[in-house]
Amino acid sequence: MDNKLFLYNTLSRKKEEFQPINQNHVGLYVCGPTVYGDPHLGHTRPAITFDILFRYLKHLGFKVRYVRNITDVGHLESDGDTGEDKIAKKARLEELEPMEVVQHYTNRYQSYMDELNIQKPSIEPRASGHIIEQLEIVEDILSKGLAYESNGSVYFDVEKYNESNNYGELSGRNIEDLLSTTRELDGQTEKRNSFDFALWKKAAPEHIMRWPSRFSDGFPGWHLECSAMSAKYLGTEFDIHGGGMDLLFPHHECEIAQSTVCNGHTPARYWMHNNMITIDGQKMGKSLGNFITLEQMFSGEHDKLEQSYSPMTVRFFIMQAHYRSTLDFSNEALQASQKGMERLLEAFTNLDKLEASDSSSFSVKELSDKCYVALNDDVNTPILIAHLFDAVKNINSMLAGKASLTSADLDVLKQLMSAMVIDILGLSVNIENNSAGNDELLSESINLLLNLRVDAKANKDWATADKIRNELQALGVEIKDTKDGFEWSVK
RNA sequence: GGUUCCUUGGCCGAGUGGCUAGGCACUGGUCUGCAAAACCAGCUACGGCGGUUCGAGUCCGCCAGGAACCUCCA
Repeated sequence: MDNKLFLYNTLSRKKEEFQPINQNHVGLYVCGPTVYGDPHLGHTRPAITFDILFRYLKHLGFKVRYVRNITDVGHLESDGDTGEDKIAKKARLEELEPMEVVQHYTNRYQSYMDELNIQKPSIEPRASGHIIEQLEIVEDILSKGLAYESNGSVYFDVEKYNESNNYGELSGRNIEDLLSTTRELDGQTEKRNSFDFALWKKAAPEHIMRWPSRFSDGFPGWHLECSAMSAKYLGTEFDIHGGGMDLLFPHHECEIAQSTVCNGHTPARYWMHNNMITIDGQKMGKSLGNFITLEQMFSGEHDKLEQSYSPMTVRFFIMQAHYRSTLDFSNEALQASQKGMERLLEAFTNLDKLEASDSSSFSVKELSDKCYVALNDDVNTPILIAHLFDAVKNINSMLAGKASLTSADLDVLKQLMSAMVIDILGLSVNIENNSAGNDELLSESINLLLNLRVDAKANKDWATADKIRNELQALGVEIKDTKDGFEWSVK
C-alpha cells in the first residue's frame, strides 16, 4: 500500500500530503508550556498529539528533530506597559528567585510528561537562554524598517508589514477587522497601532526579569522566542509547526510576521493546531481557573474527580478523540476510557498465548492497512483505536478457540499490535500484577490461597471457595477461573 | 460587536452524499457450582425548518443553542 501521510494544514485549511523539505528528515517545532504553574490536563493535549506525530514519523522511517520550547520569560500578566512578567509575579508571590520558579515548574512539567510516556523532544530550549538570538532578530527587523523604538521598547509595525505581506494569513484575519475590534486598553500610548506587538519591552524598575540591551534594560516580547529558537535549531524554513489552537492568534501570526521579515518567507510549511480540552463545555485554562492539574488527576484529589486516573488512562482518553476536536472532560468518559484501555492491553498481553493454526479466519493484512489508512488521514487516532478493538475481538476469539491464524499471520499481527499500541500510541504495558512489584512472597502467597480454593471447589465447598475469592477481590486481586486453574492480577 | 467553528444514540466520541464506526453502559444467550472474563446477538442517532439531489448527519439557506479567538493561555 502507498503510505502517503496527509496532515491538516491551518495555512490552507485543508489536508495536504506531507512532503518533507529534506528527504527522510523532518523538523518539528511545538510551542511548549509557560512554566509558571503546575501542568494541568490541558497541557497534555499538544504534548500527546505531537508525541504521536513524532512517534509515527519515526515509525515511517523519518529522522525527526523535535524542538519543544520552555517559555520562561516574556509573557505579560496583563497587556499594556504596566504588565508584569508572569514568572516575575509568581516569584514575588512565592519569594523565590525567578529562575527557581522556572526550574521548579520545568521539572514538574517534565516529570509528568514522563509519566504520560511522552517521549522527550530532541531539544527543549528555553527562552531565557536565547536572549542574544532574540535581540538579533529585533535588530534585523528594525534595520529593515518594520519595527520602531518607543520609550525603550521596540514594537513590530504591523501596518507597514501588511503593505507587502499578508498579516492574518494563518488566522484568517485582516487588519481592518483588527482595527475595529481590538479593545481599548490602557497604556498603549507607546504603540502606533493597537495591533502592533512588542519585540522588546523596557522593564519597569520593580521588574526583576531583565536583560541589558541598547534600547533598555528589559526583556524580549511575547512571540519572539519561537522565531529565534525554531530558526536556530531547525533552520529558517522547517517542516511542521504545532501548538494549541489558542496560540493561533496572535502568537503564531506574529511569529510568521517576524520570521517573514527576517527570512523572506514563512518559517514552517505545515501548521498544526490541536483543539482544547473543555470542562462543563468551557475551555480548561489558567485564566478561568477551571483546570485540573495532573497531580490531581493522578491522585484523584479534586472536587470534580470521582476517582484517580492513571497517566495511561489520561493518555488513552485523549487519543480516543481526534486532535482537532474539542474533548470534554467527564468522569464517565474517563472511566469508559480506562475500561476500554484495560481490555485492549489485556488482549495485547494475551497475544503471547495465541497458538498458530493451519489457516487464518480473518485478514491481518486488511487490519494492518486500515490502521495505516487511519494514521495517514491526519493522524486519526480514534479510528485507529476502533480498528485495534477489532483486533481485540479477534484475539479473544482465538483464545476462545473460535478464530485462527497461520503462524506467519500471527507473527504479522504481533508486530502490528506492538507497532500500533506500544510504538505509536505509546501505551505502556507495565502489568501491575504478578510480575510487577516482583514480590515473590506475595505472588506465592496468592497462588497458595488460590490453590486452596481449587481444592475447595473440587470438594464442592463453595463457601470456602467464595470466601477466598471475595476477600482477595476486596484486597484488589482480580481473579479469573480458567478451565484448568486460575489467573489473577492486581488492580 | 468582528472572525471562525461546533450541535451525532444513556455517556464519550468517529465518519462518508447511498453500505455496522469504536469504546463505556444496558438487555438476552453461551460458558461457569455461582460469578468474573470472554464469545454471540440486540439496543437507543445524527439541534429545528426549508432547499439541491434518484438519494443528505454528510452540500446550500434560515433559525435556535453552544464554543474558541479578537487580551496571557496548550
